[in-house]
Amino acid sequence: MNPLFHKLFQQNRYLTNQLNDVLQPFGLFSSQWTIIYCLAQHETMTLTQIWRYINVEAPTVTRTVNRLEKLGWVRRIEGMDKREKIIALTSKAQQQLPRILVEIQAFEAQMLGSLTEEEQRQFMRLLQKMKG
Amino acid sequence: MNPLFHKLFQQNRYLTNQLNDVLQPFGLFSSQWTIIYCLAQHETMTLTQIWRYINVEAPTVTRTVNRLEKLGWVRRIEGMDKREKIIALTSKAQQQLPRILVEIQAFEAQMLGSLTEEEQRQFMRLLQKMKG
DNA sequence: AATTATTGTTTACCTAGGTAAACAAAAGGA
DNA sequence: TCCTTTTGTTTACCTAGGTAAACAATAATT
Repeated sequence: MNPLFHKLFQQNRYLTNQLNDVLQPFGLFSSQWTIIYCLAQHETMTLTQIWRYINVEAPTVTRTVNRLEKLGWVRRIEGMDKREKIIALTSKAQQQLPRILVEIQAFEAQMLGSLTEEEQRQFMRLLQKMKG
Repeated sequence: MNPLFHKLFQQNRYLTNQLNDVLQPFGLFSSQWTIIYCLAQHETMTLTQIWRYINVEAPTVTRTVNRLEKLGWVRRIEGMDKREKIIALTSKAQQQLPRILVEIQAFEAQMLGSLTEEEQRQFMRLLQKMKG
């Protein structure tokens, strides 16, 4: 196994674990946060819009949204097309949001701290040049 | 959320899905393959050696090794220290191994095809420079 | 208008990561 | 020696990814 892939997989596990630690005080997990952040940027989204955007299959998103709804971060709204469920943040979510963003930005800075701006651009460029 | 992290998570999902597709004809999943490859390089390993090496918690490895044992890829051997279980590949696994390796190498070449050798080294260097 | 195809969502079930805690065997100390 | 601590593994349960298939509502076709 190419060490590049091995390292990429390991780094992925490390980052999600660290992210989970950062989010634990808020009672959130990394994938839940991904959806909340997504909604914060787009106001409201249907389930299909969410899973297409974050590139995760629909059933996975359904499950995570269910959890977020149960935890009071998100609510479902009926659309004109009665098949689709529109998802929106609750006021609780909007209140907590700024606090979480501060922690996330600190986390990201810590993870990338030793990389220069130029290196971060390079990193992104290489990730995009890879097949996928 | 920093687009670098977003892209890294997405790429990770993409790669594991593609890897699963490549391994499907052999009846294997990516994480099972990781352990088989690990054993192919080290002859035999204890469970602790495996999970320390691939940086995954012990219970996860226990479960995957159980599946591999049930599928006939791996067997458990009692060590002198009766706490530890030594894991080894079966002859079936050793027979299949070369065939799988061919497919894996083709897969890796395809994923990294558009990156030069120098870019791959850069990529590795940046991954290692990141915190983790 | 009735039938068929498509779309959006969900359910059921698989693998894979994590933590907490139980357990047995070995090692260490009083 | 007996008790305590450590080590290796496993069990139970959580979140998160996937596929296949069901389902309801809409769109398209005839």
